Amino acid sequence: MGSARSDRISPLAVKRLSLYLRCLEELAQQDQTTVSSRQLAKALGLTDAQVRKDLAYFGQFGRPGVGYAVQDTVTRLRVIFGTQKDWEVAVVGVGSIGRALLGFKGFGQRGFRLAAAFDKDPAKIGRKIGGVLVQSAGELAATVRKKRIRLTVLAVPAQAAQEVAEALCRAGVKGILNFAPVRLNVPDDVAVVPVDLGSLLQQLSYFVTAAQAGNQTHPGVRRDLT
Amino acid sequence: MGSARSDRISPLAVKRLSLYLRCLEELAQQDQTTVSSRQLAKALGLTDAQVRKDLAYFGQFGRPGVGYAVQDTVTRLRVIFGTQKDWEVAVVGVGSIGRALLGFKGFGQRGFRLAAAFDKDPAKIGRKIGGVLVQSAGELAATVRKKRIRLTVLAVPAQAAQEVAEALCRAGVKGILNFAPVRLNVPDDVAVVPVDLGSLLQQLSYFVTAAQAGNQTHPGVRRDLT
DNA sequence: GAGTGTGAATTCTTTCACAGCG
DNA sequence: CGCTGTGAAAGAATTCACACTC
Repeated sequence: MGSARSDRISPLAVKRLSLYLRCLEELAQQDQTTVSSRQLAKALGLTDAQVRKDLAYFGQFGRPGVGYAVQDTVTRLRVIFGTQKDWEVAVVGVGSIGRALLGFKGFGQRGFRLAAAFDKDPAKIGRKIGGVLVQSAGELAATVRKKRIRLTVLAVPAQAAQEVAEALCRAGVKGILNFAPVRLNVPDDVAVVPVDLGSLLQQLSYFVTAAQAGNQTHPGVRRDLT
Repeated sequence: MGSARSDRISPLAVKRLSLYLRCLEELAQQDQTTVSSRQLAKALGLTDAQVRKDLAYFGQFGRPGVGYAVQDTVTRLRVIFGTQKDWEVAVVGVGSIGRALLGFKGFGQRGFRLAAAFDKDPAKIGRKIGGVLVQSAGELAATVRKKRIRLTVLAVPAQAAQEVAEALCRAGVKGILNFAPVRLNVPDDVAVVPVDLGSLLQQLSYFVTAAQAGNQTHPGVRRDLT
């Protein structure tokens, strides 16, 4: 109960916080022990005030006149993100994207361990991809429960996504990284982060189109949706 | 000169606009001819006022009492995004992610054509993946120019990203979908949309952690960063 | 009645600017 | 001094609410 008072949470801030963590981890690796809000801000394309506000939200982080202790802050941020210890992650749907993620090393470095994979195509079941055994969709609920998997990557075709998401929720999953281009309807206690690659490319093409065509008509296009 | 006056542009609105387009394309396929802001809003988890404002920004789209003509609006949105005709896209870096994107059919449906792929690993050069020939990094500039490629997917390791991005910009690329977990420094007329998968998973784990641990301390966690 | 477009009101975020600590 | 933490100010984005159209 004794923890910091909680005024308001800034949704976008979470995104930035994860950038701070990434940056601080790099600095730690270079044995830098201390960093100022200014430095962080410059590295990430933000303002120093923004960085301070974000960090201060979770309590006192820095020391005036000195800055932020790199290693310390990394530790505290990891606690905030819950990544002091690894999360087990399941990949559901082993198409081109699912397969790529199973072979992707970036997750391991950030505290995520690919612990299971599922597909309903018999040709894929039983194979090992990136060291992970592909199981049948039918085994999903049991495996998720047994391994206490809370986070999943959903990479099934759009038509199947809602149905599979519901199965995941029933099995106790609490977070879904959704690559299917549909909005998922899930219970309130389940978080969904959408990653619609088509939509992202489209945003790019918008900025490119707006920049060239409407050079004058859209003077204020911003190009960073970090 | 004769086009609509341009008050202000809403950066986040672009993201939503691309959702409207996706949704409208689906409706068109189901032969629905007309749709109200309310319906769109419900399907995408937004408010109706939001939908109207966004669409109205580009001029009169809807008819009072009726709604928006689905097919018409799709056409107009495509013009706004510049996707009436296909864009040629290059994939740079054919690791696990690059390979996946080459095999990903979602792009084609949204007006993007994978037209080239590059890597510096000799073992990959000369192969065809997803119907696309992998070329050497050295051929990048020439090919990008010859095929007039404006959009690229950057999927090289983090350390190489900045350098490759600069080469892309020099070759005339105007938009980069960046999968490398680093902030790219590019000229003002080049758009970058970052896709940091590790960071996205981390955001998920934040929400899951906050929801369970801080049930009371963080009452207002939002779970949709659509 | 149903539904858009839009100024005005509200709410959310970011930036400013400065008191105070190391 | 340099740099944090933080109220207060400024700036954006969202929602309200209503005139007006079909």
